Amino acid sequence: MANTDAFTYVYELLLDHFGYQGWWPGETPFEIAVGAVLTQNTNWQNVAKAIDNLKVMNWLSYEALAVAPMEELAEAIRPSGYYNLKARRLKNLLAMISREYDGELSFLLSDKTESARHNLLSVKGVGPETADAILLYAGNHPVFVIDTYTHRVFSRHGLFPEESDYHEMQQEFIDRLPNDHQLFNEYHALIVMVSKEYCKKKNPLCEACPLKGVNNYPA
DNA sequence: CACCAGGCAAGTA
DNA sequence: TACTTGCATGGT
Repeated sequence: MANTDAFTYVYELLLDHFGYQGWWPGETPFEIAVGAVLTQNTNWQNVAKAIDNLKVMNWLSYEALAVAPMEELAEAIRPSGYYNLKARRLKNLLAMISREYDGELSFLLSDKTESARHNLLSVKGVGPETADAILLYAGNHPVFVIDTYTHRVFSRHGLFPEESDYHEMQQEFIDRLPNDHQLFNEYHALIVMVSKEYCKKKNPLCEACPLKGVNNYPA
């Protein structure tokens, strides 16, 4: 392990501790993209209820969601919170896919990463984290998803300056890790796990944290 | 009861 | 540029 970067070492520690997470396996890309919008600042349990409602309505396809009435869509996704806002955001996303990709999500996801990301960010309601989550989890693009958890865990362990912004943190992961979408996929999920279990905002359990003392790596 | 969750945009100074 | 606020349900 002598030649291993600290970021790779952190990944191995987390994988050893939590095991493989395998986020979003077996779902359609469309469902993943919808989930990425619905999960904004919201617990995944609430999102799962909203997704279930969309499945019952048979709205989890571009064609179906595009013609779903805004008010009924909002009602269906109500458990995910911000439901009026998120209904509009989903429609905004569909409008971009219609305009730029002939209504085919697969065309967006097979576009060059930079172009697809640019178009995603042009949607009102899709910011950097949502765009990157869609690219990574729906499209298997090798982009690293940053969130408030990533910032909290890595700054607390002295691996990022506190004032680092989204792009700076993302660039650091890209520079220091192999360019592998499966690694980025699993790594982000593991960061969410350690944050929820050991690195909470109010009540951190630092003594039991699998990353305790990792800032001294390689020592 | 308070606080938080797999953010983002718009408004203010 | 750098804060602040609105959006909202559901679990702990």
